[in-house]
Amino acid sequence: MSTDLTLHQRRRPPTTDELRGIPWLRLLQPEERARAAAALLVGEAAPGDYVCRIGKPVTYWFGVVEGLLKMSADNAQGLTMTFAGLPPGGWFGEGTALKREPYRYNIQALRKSVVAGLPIDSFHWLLDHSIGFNRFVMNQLNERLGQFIAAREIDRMNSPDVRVARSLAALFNPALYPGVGEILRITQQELAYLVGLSRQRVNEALAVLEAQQAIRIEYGGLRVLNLSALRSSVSLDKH
DNA sequence: TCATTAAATTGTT
DNA sequence: AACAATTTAATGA
Repeated sequence: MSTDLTLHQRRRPPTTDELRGIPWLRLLQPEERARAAAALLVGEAAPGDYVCRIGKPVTYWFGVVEGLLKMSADNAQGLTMTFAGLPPGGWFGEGTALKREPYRYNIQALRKSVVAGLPIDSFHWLLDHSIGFNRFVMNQLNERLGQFIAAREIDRMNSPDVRVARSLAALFNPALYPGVGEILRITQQELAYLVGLSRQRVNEALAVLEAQQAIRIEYGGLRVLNLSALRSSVSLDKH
C-alpha cells in the first residue's frame, strides 16, 4: 500500500506557478519572500504515502500545493481518529515546528499530491524577522484549535449525514484553506476515507445535502452553495 | 479540431 | 462488494 517519506527523496525547487499557490508568501516583505522562496522545496506524494509520522523529528513545515492529505492520530484504544483533511493552500505542523518537538500526528496522502516544505531553520528565521509571517502562523494556530475541537465533536456524532456535512465545512474553511475557492475537488471515495464511512453512505449523504441546497455535486468534486448550512447541519433522522 | 478509446468517478442494487 | 452509466482524459488522424 504505501512506503515512507518519499517526499524526502525526489525534491526540487518550486515552480513560479507553485509559489503563487502558497498563501503566506504574499504577506512577506520582498527580501523575506526571496529568502523563503529560495529555501522552499517541493516533492510528490503518491496515494498512501506518509508525509510525516508520529514521533519523527520535525524537519520541515509542510503545505499542500496540489492534491489532498489526511491528518490523523491513533488513540489509546488503537483506533484511528482523523482530525482534518488538508486541501491545496493548507499548511500544517507549525505547532510542533515552533517547539521543535516530534510530530504528534500522521499526515498521509489520499491521492497523488504535491507537497511543499519549508526547512525548520527558515521557519524560525521568518518567525524572528517577519511580522506578516507571525500573523499568518498565529491565525493558523487559532483556526486549527477550533478545527481540532470540531473534529472531536464530529467523531462522536453518529449521524452520517451530519458527519459528512461538518467535515465538508471544515475542509472548506476559507481561513485555513484559501486555495480551495468555491469548488472543492474531492471524490466521494476520498471523502469516505476522510470521514470513515463507506463510499455509498457518503454518496447518500451528499445527495441529502444537495437536496437541502447546501452543495451541488459535480464530477470529481462539489460546489459549496451554503457553508453555514453545512456548519449548522443537524440530524434529521427518524427515531 | 474531432472521433475513438481508456480510465476514473458516480449512481444503484 | 459488484455492476452499469456517466464524465473526463488521452490518443491519433
